[in-house]
Amino acid sequence: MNQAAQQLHAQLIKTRRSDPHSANAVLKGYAKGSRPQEALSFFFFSLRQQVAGTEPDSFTFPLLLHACSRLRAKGPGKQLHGNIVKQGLSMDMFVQNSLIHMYASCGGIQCALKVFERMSKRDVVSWTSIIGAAAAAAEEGCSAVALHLFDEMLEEGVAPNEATMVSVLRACADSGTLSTGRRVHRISKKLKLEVKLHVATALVDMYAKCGSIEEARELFDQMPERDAFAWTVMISGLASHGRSRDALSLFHRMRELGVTPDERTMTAVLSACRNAGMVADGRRYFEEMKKSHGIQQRLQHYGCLIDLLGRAGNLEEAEEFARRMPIDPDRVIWRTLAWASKIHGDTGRAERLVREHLLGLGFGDSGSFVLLGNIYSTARKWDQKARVWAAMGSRGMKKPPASSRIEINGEIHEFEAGDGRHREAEKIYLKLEEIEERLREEGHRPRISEVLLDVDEEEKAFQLRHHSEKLAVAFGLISSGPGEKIVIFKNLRSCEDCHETMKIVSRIYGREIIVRDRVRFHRFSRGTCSCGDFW
DNA sequence: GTAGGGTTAG
Repeated sequence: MNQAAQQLHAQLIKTRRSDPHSANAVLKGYAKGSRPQEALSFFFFSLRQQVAGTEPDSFTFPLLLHACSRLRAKGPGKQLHGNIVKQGLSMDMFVQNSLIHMYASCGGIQCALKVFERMSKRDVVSWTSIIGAAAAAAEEGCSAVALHLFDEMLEEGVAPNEATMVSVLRACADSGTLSTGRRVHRISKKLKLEVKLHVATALVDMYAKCGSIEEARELFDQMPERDAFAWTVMISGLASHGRSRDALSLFHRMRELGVTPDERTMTAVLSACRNAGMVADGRRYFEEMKKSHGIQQRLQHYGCLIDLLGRAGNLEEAEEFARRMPIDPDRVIWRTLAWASKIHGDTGRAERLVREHLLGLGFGDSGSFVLLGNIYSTARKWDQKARVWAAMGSRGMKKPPASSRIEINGEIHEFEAGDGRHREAEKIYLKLEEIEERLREEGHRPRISEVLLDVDEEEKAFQLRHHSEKLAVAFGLISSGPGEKIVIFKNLRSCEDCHETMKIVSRIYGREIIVRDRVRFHRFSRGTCSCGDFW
């Protein structure tokens, strides 16, 4: 693609003449090839100054915008938007659809929405582009916007296609909206899209991320064709649910069938080892990936292995490994290492790692300050903790509040610690009292060391009782039938007391409870958790 | 001759 474009480009420069067709052919080669930046420089430089006889038309701009999307180049993208308006091409649907995608790729979901809202006519690509834009946006609540847009699309009678399904399913997966996910599954079946590779893969991912790993597996087993992507999705799904043995045996099955794993497959495999504390296996897969599969270890693989070593308590080895690795460790690696040090009670190491690598030069995100504060709390160094929080405050930073969500009959209910805003708050707190009573009977003592405040023991116990996932599980118990599965989504990670509480609740109420935290799933059943208390 | 989609260590 590049070579043909380069040849044609050279020819245009030589003759100093072109026509829209040739110029667009060059652009297409560059924009879709391996060097999209060439497309932009061709437009902004060559076309204007070296080659006469061509003005960009409505075929030119989508190609250029495509290049901007791939480069995440918002500046040139905006400039092109200006040119489009100037040339009166802003009513062309191809151009508008490309603009939506350009803004989406460059992180401007609001700009993308503005373009979309101004369109007088929208086809399936317009809808898919804006749904995809919302689904991919990092801002809070964007998944819900994507799902809402999907409903509007159906109301307008536009038939979704494969790409639409994939984007909607991503929004379901990210937000954990299982009911909509199931609905999209039904629509896919009706439109015979369920068996298409991309859609089937997205469905598997959706079920896994919505807590229903069995349904994910069932669908995966029924797929008529599977590529490395599909295998990787299933392997990482199993890994995130703590089913490491299943994940690894699936990886071996994949190899037996002759499917070549890629670097992402290996990330999933290492993450399976990490989640189960399988140090020896993790080391072996890490070594083998280069030798047996020719896959170069990258940052995420090093990160996985270091996390695995650290969490298993091999702190010195993990830190040494981080210092000696051939790629510069990033903040994530130092943070996981500091967290592992805190878990294993090595306060000195934890504190040093945060100060050396996360808070140096006056930089630092709120997460690093919160981590340092937690390290001091665990070590009961209240003065130091207060200083950290003050430093945070003076920089205008705040700890993001912990929240838990639960879906009941298609409606999402969200709770924060001590929340009294829910319409059934009274019943929820009554249920919570009942749970506490039964926990006491079971001999459970609140793990007050988890409350990281310098307050008396009674106040700590009070704080613990009202953590958001406890409110969510109480609500789940009163608003679902006996024996029904309870699925809770947390924005952060659980504390140990909540983890213990879930175990006991699963046993005494005879419920399966699934908690998705920031990074993985915990499945509580009959008093135990699938993570084996390793998290 | 132009536009949209599936995984990713915390």
